[in-house]
Amino acid sequence: MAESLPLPRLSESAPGNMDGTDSVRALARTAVPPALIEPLNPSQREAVEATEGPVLVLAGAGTGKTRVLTTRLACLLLSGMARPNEILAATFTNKAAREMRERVARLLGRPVEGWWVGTFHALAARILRAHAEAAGLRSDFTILDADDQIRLLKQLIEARRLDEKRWPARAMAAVIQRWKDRGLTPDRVSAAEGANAADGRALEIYVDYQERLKALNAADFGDLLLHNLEIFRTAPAVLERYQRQFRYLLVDEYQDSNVAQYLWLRLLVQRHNNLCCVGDDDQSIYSWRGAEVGNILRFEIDFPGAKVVRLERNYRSTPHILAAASGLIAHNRDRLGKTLWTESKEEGEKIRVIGVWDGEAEARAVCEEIESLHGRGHALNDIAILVRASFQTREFEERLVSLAIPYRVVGGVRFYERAEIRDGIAYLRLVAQPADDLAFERIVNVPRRGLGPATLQTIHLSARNEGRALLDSARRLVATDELKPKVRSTLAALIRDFDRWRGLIGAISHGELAGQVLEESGYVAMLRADRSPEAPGRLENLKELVAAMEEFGSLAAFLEHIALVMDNDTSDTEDKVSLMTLHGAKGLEFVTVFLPGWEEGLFPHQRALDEGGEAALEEERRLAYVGLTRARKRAYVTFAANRRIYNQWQSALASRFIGELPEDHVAFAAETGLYGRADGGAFAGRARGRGLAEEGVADGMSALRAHRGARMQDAGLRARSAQRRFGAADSARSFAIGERVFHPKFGYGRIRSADDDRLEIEFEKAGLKRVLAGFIETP
DNA sequence: CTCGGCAGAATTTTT
DNA sequence: TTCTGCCGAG
Repeated sequence: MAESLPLPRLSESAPGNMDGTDSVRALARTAVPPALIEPLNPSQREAVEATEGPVLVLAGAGTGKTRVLTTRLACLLLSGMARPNEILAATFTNKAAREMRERVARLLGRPVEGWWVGTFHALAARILRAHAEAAGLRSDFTILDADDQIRLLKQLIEARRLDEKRWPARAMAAVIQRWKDRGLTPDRVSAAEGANAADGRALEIYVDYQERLKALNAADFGDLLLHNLEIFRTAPAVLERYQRQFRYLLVDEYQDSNVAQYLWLRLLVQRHNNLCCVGDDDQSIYSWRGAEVGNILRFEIDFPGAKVVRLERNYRSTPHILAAASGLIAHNRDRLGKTLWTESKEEGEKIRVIGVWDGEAEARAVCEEIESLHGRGHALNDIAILVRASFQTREFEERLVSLAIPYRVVGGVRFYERAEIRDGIAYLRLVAQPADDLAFERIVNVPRRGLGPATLQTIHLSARNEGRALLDSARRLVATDELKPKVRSTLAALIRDFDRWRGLIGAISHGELAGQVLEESGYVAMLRADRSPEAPGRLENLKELVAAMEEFGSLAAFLEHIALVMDNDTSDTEDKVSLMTLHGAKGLEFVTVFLPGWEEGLFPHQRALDEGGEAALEEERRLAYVGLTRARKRAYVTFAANRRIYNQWQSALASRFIGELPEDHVAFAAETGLYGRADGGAFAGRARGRGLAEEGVADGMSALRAHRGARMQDAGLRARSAQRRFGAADSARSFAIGERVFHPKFGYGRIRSADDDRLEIEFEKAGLKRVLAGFIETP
């Protein structure tokens, strides 16, 4: 790739074509350096050159999507067609945004300043900060994360005297989030839907929640976009300003966009109508988070006159891998359809499907294969184990540790989600924003200082009466004798601390300030006194937090960053095996990929099977497709006959996806005696005495199919019970009151009441219990 | 107010 | 297994 090109001068005040006449543009296009365009294949080039009007780039896995995006951006800038601030490029992850920035900078030989490249949320936050008052907020509003949301919702649920068991805050949060994903403020939720969700309680809570957020001067992630939409609707002048400004819009991973994001784009693009969306419907794996594959499927209707460019030439995988993945995804009905091809002459290795006895054997087989590959010079960095669910990583970790193979777990708990980091940030938030009640609640008794629920209750009460923030209210309370002397003095001391810290803002660096706050608040002492094995790590994390802060110009800038951008990008360069979920692997590639746990119930996941029907199954299949297409040269698919999930052994059958892999591109092996005959050949030469038999492919596959047949009956049963669970909302019937049912743990019982999937059952032996419908079996 | 113990429930993915 | 919430003792 062209590292750096001789360029025309690039500056923010480059002579843009402000009035955008076509002659200027056509002229400008000739200024694009050929060195940039020439390495592209014809369709990539087409995608780069189609700058005007709506364009959908359907980019199959490994077809050079990012290259197209970055080249396109570079061309827009170099040709003078757009100044940096006229370009808006939206991504879903911070990583993708960073990568885009870096790669364009590399193409141009210099970083670009002033353009709008970032995640949807970061871009929306930027706009919202500038026009917060139009959304009823102040521009220094706080961005809540998932944790804050839940805690807030818990309070609201409690305030409404709803049973938290019955209406868990998490479930409420999910419903509300889905509404926000669809651009629905409470008043826009349809009556029918509002009445349906949690018996109408979700909508009530949603109303409360939005009110509370406004009072707290806070916005959650969904609000960032939602408020943007409200502003655009109610303040046309603001919208017009941005419509004029953004001459070219780009979107990465368009298949992951939700309705709110779609509406946002559609409003912004209206004037110049230059929208380029890049995506792959076959890699849409976030519908559970509100993503609408429909957005990409409908692009040509939404944006009339759209040009569609397909990138189908794959540069990543061997023909076997490509064919297997294509064969699998062909089982999906809802797709635009692409035919990936490669010029690679080398067939490569077939995908290896391996059946083992249990999860432990699976980890053993995979890790020993890794060891053997490594022994033959395979870099560990080029190897990944991609799991469906994060709990699966554990067995692999154990095995890798015992074989002394270095590994990294990608994803997992993010840095800023750790309790100690969130506590530290809460302190800082309260220092910077005294009215931040959520921060106050979080740390008022951390470390323990005797300010427990009762005290907090008192503060809450008076705060509500006086209509002020908790900290303010506490300040007033300590001046009275409403609190016990001991409590009063502790609280007074805490308030004095905060006043002092606040006075230090600007006087010392905020890194120093953070260090001082953590030290003087007793937080550090608390961790030092903690003898648990995690404590030292937590102290380390706090140190990292303080260090990270130093990089920011202001405390406010840091808090914004931590809310929106902070990710644990471990920039470690050591040679390690990557261990991550399939979702986390999207966009990455490895020479060798291990795909464990291809079992019915785990992958496809039972929950998807139960709750989402055919659409969810197709999403699981896309996930499998994403997994396979991460591999450049080698892919191993493994499944275990038995698996222990939270201490319970379950027998499992091979995933239907295995049966859907085209036979010509698959080599099958199973542990002796597991599936039919065994004659000694071994996977990786050994699996600790227990031979793994290389089966004839046809034999292996038919064995699997036979298993699948048996499985389907079972699946039929499950499907029926799944239908009943969601009877109220969907087409099928719900559980009848008084119906006799069976629960694996409590035995037989009669249903006393039911809502959604929560049942109250009078069990014959165990008495009255609340259980999830998913656990109920048909007697 | 704090802590320890116990029971019950449930596990995907993330800005 | 791991988390949460609840209860009772100190």
